[in-house]
Amino acid sequence: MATRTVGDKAKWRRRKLSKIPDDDNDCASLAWLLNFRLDALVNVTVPEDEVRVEEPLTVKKPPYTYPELIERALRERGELTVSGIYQWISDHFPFYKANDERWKNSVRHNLSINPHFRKGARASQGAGHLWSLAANAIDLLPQRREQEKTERLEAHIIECPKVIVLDEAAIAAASIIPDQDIFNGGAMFLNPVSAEQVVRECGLITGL
DNA sequence: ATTTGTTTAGGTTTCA
DNA sequence: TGAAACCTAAACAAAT
Repeated sequence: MATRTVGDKAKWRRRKLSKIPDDDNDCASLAWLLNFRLDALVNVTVPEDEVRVEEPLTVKKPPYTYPELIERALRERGELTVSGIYQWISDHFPFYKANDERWKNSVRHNLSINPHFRKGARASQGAGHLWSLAANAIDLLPQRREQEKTERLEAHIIECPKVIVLDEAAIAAASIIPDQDIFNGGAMFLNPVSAEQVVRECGLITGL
């Protein structure tokens, strides 16, 4: 298969390491708070020409690999031609547009190289064969469901500290500006959740 | 000419 | 850090 030189790997690693985290987007850091002025956020009107026009919503790529997509199609339909698989995927996932040849190439590539899929008889019309799941194929989807369950669990654990960080930010900001009633000032930036609410939503009392 | 199927090559991400 | 999995692109041949 693909060969990769030591130089290539070093090049890739350098590029990967060069991605220094953006402090502005680092929720775990409170460094920004040192320069934070809450009063600057209150009663501020944004000029018309500075109002950002939202980008149209883009269809996100489904969290499935190509083998998983193909398996879903074949499990649902039993046997499909290549064009039938294309059709099923683009019907179920708008991300994969019918007029885009790139992902179709990847689908064909996966059908060819993955022993999970079996090439059957010739299609009754048109070129190509009927594809189905191999008799001894492992069901990829339960693996995916298990993985998603784990990811949800981890996401839940990871998301909670963000809520706490926001609350800590509110406390920290209040300590910086003691005369400012931040919870009644109308500022939407801070999230005035109670400690009980945070604990409840994080499942720290009731469990997961 | 177009679609299908195979193969090769290399980039990218994830995980142990 | 390396290996493996995954993704993407492309070349090419066979079938229709």
